[in-house]
Amino acid sequence: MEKVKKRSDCPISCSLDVLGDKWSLLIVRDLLEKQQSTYGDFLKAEEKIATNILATRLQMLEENGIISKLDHPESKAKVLYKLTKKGIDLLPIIVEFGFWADKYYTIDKGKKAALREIKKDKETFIKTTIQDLKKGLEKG
Amino acid sequence: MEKVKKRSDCPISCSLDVLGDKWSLLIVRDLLEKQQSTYGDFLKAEEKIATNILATRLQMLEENGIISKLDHPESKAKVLYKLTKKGIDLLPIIVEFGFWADKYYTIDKGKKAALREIKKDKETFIKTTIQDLKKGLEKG
DNA sequence: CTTTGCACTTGCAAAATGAAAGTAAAATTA
DNA sequence: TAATTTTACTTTCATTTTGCAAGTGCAAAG
Repeated sequence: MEKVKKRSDCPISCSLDVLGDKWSLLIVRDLLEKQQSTYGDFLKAEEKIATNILATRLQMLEENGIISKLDHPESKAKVLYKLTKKGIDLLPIIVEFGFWADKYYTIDKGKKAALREIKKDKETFIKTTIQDLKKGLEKG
Repeated sequence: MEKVKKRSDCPISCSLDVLGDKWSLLIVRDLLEKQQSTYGDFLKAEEKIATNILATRLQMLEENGIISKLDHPESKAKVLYKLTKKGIDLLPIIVEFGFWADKYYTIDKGKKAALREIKKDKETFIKTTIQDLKKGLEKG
């Protein structure tokens, strides 16, 4: 449990010092879905983040203990990014974002179906997914 | 259910076109907590948003159907901002932000206690709060 | 009828963004 | 082994956004 830097008390304020940015949240979402990504994977993502912005966001998320940089097992030229426990615990927020978007916007069928499944037993899904992701941390 | 504008499918992307900004989320949070606010109320908030930024964010949130501008019952000089149903449905996201911040940052005792209460029966809290807020819409 | 309060708008310097090109090390290919 | 490609960034620079301060215009209060 770190101490908050700037703002003293309001929960959402201190979260948003780190996460109040589209790109940060998209990086987190990608990592929740894929467990790990390389720099190039992020660049290839649908949302087309600029490379300099990606670099600063990755650095910022790492400094704030949300992601960590690891050696790629297959190549020294590659870097693996993974969520830390703190980052994994953002899953409920991302899930709720998904439900909300599903209700008010048009999203693709695959995502819609996935969300419908999750909705059937949200708490269990979140619990087991977080567990799995945190297990993945110990090994890799 | 509106159609998404820019991005076609990914749930979080389309949410973040509207919400991927610290100030937008803080405005939503304020309105969830206080039901309604004037322009001045937002300015007085702890986070110290600049007045021009506040104006553009309010306009943007209104254009996206998340808040609505109403006449103040007591004065023509004042304006009341309230969440729409779409805006009220953001409550789960804000609540999850709160839990996450509570876990990883230092937040004040009052907020901490409130979150602890909510945690005891999160689903009921969210359901009844959303109900209350939506009732408030019909009247006011 | 002047002053105060309220909801903005405007102007401007500073910072952040985004597109494109560049760099350096590692891996692959010739 | 040399040349090329891949990978993860960094740099540059024009454009956009931010943040601060001051201003505007209408409503209400004194």
